[in-house]
Amino acid sequence: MRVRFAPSPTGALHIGSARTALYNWLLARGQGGTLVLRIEDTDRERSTPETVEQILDALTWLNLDWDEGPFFQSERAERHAEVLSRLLGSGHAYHCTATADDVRDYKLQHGQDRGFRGQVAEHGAIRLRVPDEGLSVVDDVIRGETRFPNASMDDPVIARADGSPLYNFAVAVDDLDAGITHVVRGEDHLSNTPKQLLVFEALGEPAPLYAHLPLLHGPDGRKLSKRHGAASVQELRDAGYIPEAVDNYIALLGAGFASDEEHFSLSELAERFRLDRVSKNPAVFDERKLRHVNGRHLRELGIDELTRRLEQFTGRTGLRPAVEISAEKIQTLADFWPLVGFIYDGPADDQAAFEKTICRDGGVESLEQARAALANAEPFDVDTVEAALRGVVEQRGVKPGQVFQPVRVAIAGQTMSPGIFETVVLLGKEETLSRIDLALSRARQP
RNA sequence: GCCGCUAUCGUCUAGGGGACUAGGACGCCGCCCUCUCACGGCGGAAACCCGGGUUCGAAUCCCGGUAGCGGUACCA
Repeated sequence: MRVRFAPSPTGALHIGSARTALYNWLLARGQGGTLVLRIEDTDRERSTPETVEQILDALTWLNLDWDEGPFFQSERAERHAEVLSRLLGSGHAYHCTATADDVRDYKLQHGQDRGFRGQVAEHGAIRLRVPDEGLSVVDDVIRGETRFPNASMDDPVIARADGSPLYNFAVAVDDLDAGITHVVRGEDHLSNTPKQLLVFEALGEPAPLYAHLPLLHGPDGRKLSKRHGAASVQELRDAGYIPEAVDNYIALLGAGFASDEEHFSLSELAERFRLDRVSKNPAVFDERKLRHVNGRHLRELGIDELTRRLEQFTGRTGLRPAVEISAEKIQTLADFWPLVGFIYDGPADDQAAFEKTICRDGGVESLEQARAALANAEPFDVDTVEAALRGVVEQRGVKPGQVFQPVRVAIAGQTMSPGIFETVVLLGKEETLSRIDLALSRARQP
């Protein structure tokens, strides 16, 4: 089995393409096949070395490796020219000067459901000859047989007037030469498939097996795009999602697994993946569920690995102690710094939080007593700090939050933080007391 | 217009003629846990697009309609 993934490098790796890449990978890895990477780089305006690099980076980040390639469509010009002249010679293809307008006029004359048939010329673009009768049948692994009447298909242009090959031709020749047995791609290619089948037929070669994946949409049911937030793998990465979770989540979007379990590693996914189980319906990308899946994978990483990723994500070092007390509270890498940044950068400046907790009735008194209790806490560890603060609660006869929240806001400058005892201990006695003093003097000012 | 694909809770899905009073997950609501935010636990609301067939029996098979999506390039 030889499987190929052929991204078009016309921008960042779209989430839909990432899923296609993943399914190709799962298919090959699950069945001991070979994964071939082919780059469709002939769109001369949009594909650049940078976009190719971007695509490869994204694949690597997702932990999707390949066995052969990347091969570039543009590097195979000589072979494409050779096949082109063979097809011209055998009469399967012909030169034609017809323009898009000519095709439209032809249809006006012959009916909208009549495919365009061109006049043979000495030069011009090269068109593939489509039979007038019969059916081109795509035997799709996911959808079953879909039939396209040849009569309604236009003779497709397979090379420009300058001789450069077009996608539907080049991809068929490349798949043939690479010995590809399985083509798994987005459903937007389904109606291209009969054209590619015709190329194989003209060459007298068997075509690979095709499987067309349902498309991915945004919450409004339209094609997923930037308007929906993250639309590319790079954006997901920047938003603090980890590859394990992204792989897991996008695999779920159509893999057709039994639904009693849905937390999987890449190798578990490969074990379970069945191409013929893949769903036929388009799916909506739901970032909230990705957040949930990401949280689970994050907590599975372990403190050491999570620290490594967070240090890489934030560009800071020495974060392990903060990771230890906050790992349970974050869903993405991006959630981390807003939660614990105050430990390193000093209290945040949330004026509303300050007024609501410290300036409120009893806030200052609670804080004063907490300060005194913490000053006497020895050794300064979680147990004694907890005992000290709970002592204040008891002494004042209030709810725990009425003591803990003022302390939290004093040391964090915001209403949100890791556990209060752990945070106080991590900060140390000296730093904690000085932050409380600062908050107190600020509260006493008119 | 033409060609094609698809149709189960808001979302992802399970379901392959009787096991369906349609199951799970995310989200939502309520309760519990609780020092905030999370995590976790318990409970709840929430779906078979419509119409015809076939059948003793249809979410499941067939046909039609409708809707959504894709393609319809000398793009990929």
